[in-house]
Amino acid sequence: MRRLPNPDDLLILLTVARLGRFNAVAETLGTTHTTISRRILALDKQLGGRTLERSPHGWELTELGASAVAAAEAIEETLGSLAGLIGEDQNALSGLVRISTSDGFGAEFVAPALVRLQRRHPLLNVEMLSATRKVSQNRSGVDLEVVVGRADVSSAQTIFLANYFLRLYASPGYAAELGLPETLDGVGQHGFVSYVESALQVEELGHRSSQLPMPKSSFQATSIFAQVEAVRRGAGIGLLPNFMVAGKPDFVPVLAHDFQRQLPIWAVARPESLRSERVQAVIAALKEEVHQRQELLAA
Amino acid sequence: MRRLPNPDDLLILLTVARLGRFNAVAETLGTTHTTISRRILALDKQLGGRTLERSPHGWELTELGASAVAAAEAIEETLGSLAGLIGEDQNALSGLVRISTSDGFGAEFVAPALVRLQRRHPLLNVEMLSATRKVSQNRSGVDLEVVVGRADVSSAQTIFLANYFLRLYASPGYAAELGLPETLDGVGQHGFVSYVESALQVEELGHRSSQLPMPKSSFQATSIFAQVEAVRRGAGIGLLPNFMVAGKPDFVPVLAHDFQRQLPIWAVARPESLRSERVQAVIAALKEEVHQRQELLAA
DNA sequence: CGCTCTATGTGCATCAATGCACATGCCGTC
DNA sequence: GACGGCATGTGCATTGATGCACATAGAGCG
Repeated sequence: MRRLPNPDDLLILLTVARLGRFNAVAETLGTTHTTISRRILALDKQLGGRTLERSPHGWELTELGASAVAAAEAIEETLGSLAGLIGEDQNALSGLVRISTSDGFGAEFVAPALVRLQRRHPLLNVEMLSATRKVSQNRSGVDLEVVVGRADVSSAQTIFLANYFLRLYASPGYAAELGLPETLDGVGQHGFVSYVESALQVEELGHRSSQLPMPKSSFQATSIFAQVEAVRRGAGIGLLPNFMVAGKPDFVPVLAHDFQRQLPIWAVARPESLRSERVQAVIAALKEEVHQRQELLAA
Repeated sequence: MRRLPNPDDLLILLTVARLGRFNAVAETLGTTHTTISRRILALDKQLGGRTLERSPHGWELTELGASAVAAAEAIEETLGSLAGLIGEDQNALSGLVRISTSDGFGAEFVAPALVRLQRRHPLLNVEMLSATRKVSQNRSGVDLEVVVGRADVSSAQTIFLANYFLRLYASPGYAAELGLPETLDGVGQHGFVSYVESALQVEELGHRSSQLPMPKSSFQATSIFAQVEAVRRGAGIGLLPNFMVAGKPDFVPVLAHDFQRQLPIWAVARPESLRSERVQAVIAALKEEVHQRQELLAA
């Protein structure tokens, strides 16, 4: 009946990897060390190699074992999500407000802030334009721009919202299979996921300005969501905004002490827009959203 | 020993969902219908509800069943990747392939397909351009376009990939607080989340062409991810692609029997692109991805 | 060095899962 | 209406997985 590795055995290996001893695993899972030992033996047979080897402080994973554990982690998360499946006014604003924002920050912070505002002011209509761009030097047709990086424009007011970080991330599966570099020079031996350089307005977001070595292969996308998905699926090391991946088990930091780039996010509005109560409310809502979720931005 | 749903039982449910009959499943998995029946019964107990119900053409998934199948698919893929890791192959593709695709379908289907391909062919470089647009009438600078809706262009070949559905969805919190409409006319009493009409190339994706009544308030975004997030956060009823929200607990269908719009997705390439082994491999990878995940597209 | 404790592995008994034979119900054809 | 085929469910026998008791090995302490 089994042509794929047994997922239960993989989950047991995962617990062994976490706890290091069969007895501890047996206790945690409510069974005996004998069963644990046998299940690991069975899994080694399915996979055609040893997943564990002895070390002074208990069992350690072989390379094959690490790949298996990565798969187990993914399965565990899937099961956890399925298990979790079984369990939210008065100064009425109205009219239309148009905001331009980058796609990742837009979906993660701007949309929730605007929804919260709109729910308090149901007559307020909202238009979000997603584009990862520099601040416009001319009239842009929007009431407010949310931009990354420097925001030098003389005819508008810039309001600091937050800093976030670009860091290097890979998936646990990728790390387990190909290993991770120990220096920044080693990054060149890996696939790299980033923005499409030729279509990028904010060059701080791209690979080229990072001064990292040329990668072995590249996966470039104009959408940060596609980049995140590519890293999750093991395309390689990606230069990603921390708030999109921090705390998620599908991503591990890479060379976290050696490379990171802090980028500011600004709200930029012209004086005439700032006279609008609507726009002021949006700015307040954005500030509130980043304030309430600053741990995510600093993660 | 089990506090999470049994992954083996989930994989059996997945096969039932695909084949529709216990006997067929038993034959495929090398066991008996009796065992299949019992395992489904056991799974229903673990999940606290029925996963399958009878229909004229075999078993059909309940809503709970659909969630379970989604989890099973993720597990199957994880296991498949692990199994594939243990036995490699080598018809090495290399060079750059550039694909244009819409942002939602791009992140959900195209990026995973391309990552899978790139992992088999590490020398293959990938560029994804996200834009929700009509097929280009001229040379677009990409090897392959993935487009929504009609794909009438005389100088290129169109390859059908899949159909998906635009449906109305709201968040459970929104539904509980404000109720949901009982007719399509009632939709006008609610907030509506959709694309920005003035910036939309494929008008079938927008509110205007839906002929639904003008909403009380609107939340429009150029990014489908921002739209999804806005609906999740309770902005109102959204016209969303089923594959982005089906089976997720943050979204409930609205007037599912009264409104839906089926849209085709095509891969479009010029003859000279089609002569490229790379592009052919990408097309095959895309077909495989949508084939393996057709339940999500039909959900 | 001897003793104790902990960790893992082996053999036999027990328990849970599965296979097999049969029963029941439904649908289609003659 | 009767018959045949197919799909699913029940009861008992068989098989495979797990528990229990014991054995062996290694590490740490006196």
